[in-house]
Amino acid sequence: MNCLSVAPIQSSHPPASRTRSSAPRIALDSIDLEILKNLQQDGRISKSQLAERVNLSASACFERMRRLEQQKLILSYHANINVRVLAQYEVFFAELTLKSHRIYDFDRFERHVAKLGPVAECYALGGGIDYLLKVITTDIESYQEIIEDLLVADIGIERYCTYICTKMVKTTGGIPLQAVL
Amino acid sequence: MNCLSVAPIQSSHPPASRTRSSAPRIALDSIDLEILKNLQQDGRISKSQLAERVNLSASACFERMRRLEQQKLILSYHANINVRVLAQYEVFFAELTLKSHRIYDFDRFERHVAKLGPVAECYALGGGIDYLLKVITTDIESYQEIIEDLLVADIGIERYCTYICTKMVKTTGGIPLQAVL
DNA sequence: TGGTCTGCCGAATTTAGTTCGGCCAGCGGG
DNA sequence: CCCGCTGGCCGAACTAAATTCGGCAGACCA
Repeated sequence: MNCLSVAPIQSSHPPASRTRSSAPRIALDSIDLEILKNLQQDGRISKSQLAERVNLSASACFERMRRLEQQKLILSYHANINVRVLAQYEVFFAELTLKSHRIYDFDRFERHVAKLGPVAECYALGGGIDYLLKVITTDIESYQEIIEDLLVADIGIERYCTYICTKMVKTTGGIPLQAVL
Repeated sequence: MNCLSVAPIQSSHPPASRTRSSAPRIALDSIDLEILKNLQQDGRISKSQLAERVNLSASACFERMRRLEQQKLILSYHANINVRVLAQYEVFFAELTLKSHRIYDFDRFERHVAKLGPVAECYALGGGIDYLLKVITTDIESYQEIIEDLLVADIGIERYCTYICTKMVKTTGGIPLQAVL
């Protein structure tokens, strides 16, 4: 039973293109791409070092970097913190299905979960389930509380299914540039 | 059918504690925590600005930051790139089950998928399925190729199930500190 | 009390960030 | 063909940040 579920995307889902159409493709030269790749790898590299790596003067590199930030090609910078050393936490995945599929039902649900701190990620899916949530809490009890809060919040959840993460085999921050360019 | 699946973690799974025990908890004072939170939010803030925010002199802040990096509490820094503007891509989630659950089977599978560039994330799960993969490719065809490569690679996959992401409702980089401290 | 240790401050120095003027190549119009 | 415009680059000059260093103050212990 290999259910490659590409087809049955509920038509009432906010289409993916809505999110995407707001961002028309931009053409960059190879130096800009190199800058982006370097900053994705090392977000705190100095501008002068970066200039060396892409074979540019510091000032030229400075201008390009500022342009990339202004054009919102670089959205933000983040430190990757070793949280495991600081605190106990558990990662859960919850698959959810809604009772009905009007655009209002999706919006209500999405606005609700987006506000929840422990909900680290939320994806609308095609193929049998409506949403996948990644929830991070200190322990199972806190997770259960969040689920119960969701169920009593009257945001149209029909059913859910939880998987607990027992090992993070691979994690990368964001989209691997080399895989999509 | 609300299947909160906490219990049946296969005993042959690498126990989560194995990954965690190598990282004994470290106690930090409130200033260190403030530094970490600020750097998680803005990974490229200048050390002098950071010093202001946490009410420290630049040199004291400098020493703390260097210590946090040396202690591997700060693992890395990354720029968040607006990839949607650069390239077309699709996000897929694949749930996989292995044919048999010896430690060797898990290791072989994990080593294989960890090497694949389009596999952005991989989690071992408890509760009916063995692994959840997040795969990012340019289109459905590329995804299908990756799946087929996995199936012919003879790494013990019994079955899989794909969900395509139609909307990224919420994404955060990493673990939300305020949710687990 | 005296010694040691830790973490902080602030001055001094080194390095990086930023601005600016000028150069050069490419382009389009007279 | 020549002219002027433009965009992007370089490098010098300046400003700001990073880093080093000496010394001070409080905590701790003998």
